[in-house]
Amino acid sequence: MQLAMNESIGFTVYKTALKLRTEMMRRLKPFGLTPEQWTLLGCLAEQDAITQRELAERTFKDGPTTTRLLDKLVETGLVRRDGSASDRRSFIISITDKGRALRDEILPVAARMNEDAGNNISSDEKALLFSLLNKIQKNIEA
Amino acid sequence: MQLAMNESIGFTVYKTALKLRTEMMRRLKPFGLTPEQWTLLGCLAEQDAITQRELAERTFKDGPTTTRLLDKLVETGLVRRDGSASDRRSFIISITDKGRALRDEILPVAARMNEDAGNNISSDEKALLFSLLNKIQKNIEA
DNA sequence: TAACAATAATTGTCTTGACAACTAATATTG
DNA sequence: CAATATTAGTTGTCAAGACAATTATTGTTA
Repeated sequence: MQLAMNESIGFTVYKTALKLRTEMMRRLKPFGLTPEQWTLLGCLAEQDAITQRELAERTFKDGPTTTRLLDKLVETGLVRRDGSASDRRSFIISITDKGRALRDEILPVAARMNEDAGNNISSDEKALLFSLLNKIQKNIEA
Repeated sequence: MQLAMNESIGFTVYKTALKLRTEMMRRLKPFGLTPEQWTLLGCLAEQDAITQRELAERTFKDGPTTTRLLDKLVETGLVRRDGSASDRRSFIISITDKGRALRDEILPVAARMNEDAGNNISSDEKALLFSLLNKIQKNIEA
């Protein structure tokens, strides 16, 4: 290949992302959550009582994905969907006590996952990594 | 969050991967291929007549995924599945003329995609990016 | 050689995500 | 105010990937 797979930014980032997600999935399994559900739960623990749309924006998920992820979180009682008073189209999403308790339990697991992934990588290198990934995202959007 | 989403390696890599994949999907749409199908086709153009298992290893896909991706590539006539003479369990996968022609047509598109993604990123930075992503993958495997 | 283990590939099920189409409600504008 | 556009959320469809279970074949070993 003129453009070998291993020189492809897309392929390399994608492959890394899958490995990270699979490992995170494995670690979250005992808690009955997927990485994406964890993303929503973690976000809600920070910013409670926001609309579904705002939650979607903050977690960079699209509408349908957010709807279905929330369906499960509501079903398992980790999150609540209340109709908005000011806009009858939208819902206010809140984390429940059960959800907050689970989040507190998972937090160190997520922190550990991040440490493990970034093992033997200096702070400067990590900062550069984030900056490069963000630049790539912006490049794509442009 | 103690571990904000934007400080999470997993979340950031995953988000970047999705954006890259979506844009690549968009660019490949006129050719009727998905990014993953393109990965297989590109790989076969380099190393023809390999077993399905070997193709899977080279592209870092698992068995079931490879089976189903190949089903589509065979169906669209880009690839051929021939029974192996030496091992009746396995298949030899080859790219067809049609597949090779399509691959040649897509190659500049893929190269362009890679250039666009890496815009304003120096060679040194790109090298570091690859090395960091590879290190992360190894960290996870360990 | 016969029993058992390992391997190649397939099928089924579940999850996320992209995209299109849709409903219901709210905003905009002529 | 009425017509129209926009927005919030849902549903349907398709694709990739993870994982478990299965079939058919090949390897190993007792």
